[in-house]
Amino acid sequence: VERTGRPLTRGFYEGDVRDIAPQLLGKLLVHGERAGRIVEVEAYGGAEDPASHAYRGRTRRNGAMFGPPGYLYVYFTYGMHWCANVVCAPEGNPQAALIRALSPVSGLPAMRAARPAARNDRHLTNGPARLCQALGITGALDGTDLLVGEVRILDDGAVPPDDPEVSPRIGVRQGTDLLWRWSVAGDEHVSAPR
DNA sequence: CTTTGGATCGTCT
DNA sequence: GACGATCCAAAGG
Repeated sequence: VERTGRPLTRGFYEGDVRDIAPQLLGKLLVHGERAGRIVEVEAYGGAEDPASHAYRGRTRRNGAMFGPPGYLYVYFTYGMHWCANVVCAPEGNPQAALIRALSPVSGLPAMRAARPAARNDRHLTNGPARLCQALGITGALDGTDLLVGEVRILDDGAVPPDDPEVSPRIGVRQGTDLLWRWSVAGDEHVSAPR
């Protein structure tokens, strides 16, 4: 299976997460032979965002958010789930884009093996914790470089949608007025709110 | 199909 | 000691 594409430049990640997040739609998230196309993302960060893990300052967990852009921020939640973010903005400015859903591209057998609970392939990567389980992304990869690390984001020339669906973020209790979620309209792999 | 409760533990107060 | 940037199975319509 083909996994062509080049890593995005460091500069791509240096801007504001609200500009970068929708540009991540269509890019490939790759871990070994497993890869998926990003179809849903959310933006977190900034002093104005009470939903961000960085809202109350730097802690042991959110350290990667305060680091340089283009790195992974992987966090553990609900006692059992991992979720993956792309660190954005210059170092010291804690911003990150949560990858919420992928359209599987390669390594499907490995994904199915990693997610026995998935009833079908549509349930393989349609959620932030599900896609991490499918691709084998855990806290061991927190803080790794997306340009040269084990997990990468590649640009294979796919163009982000001109008119992504825009909506409030899922699962947050604060900042529900902010429309910081972007998804590929009509894609069956986009996650569904509770 | 939708709704609901439970799992489970690292992190921060 | 409380609470998650969630997911799953079971139960009900």
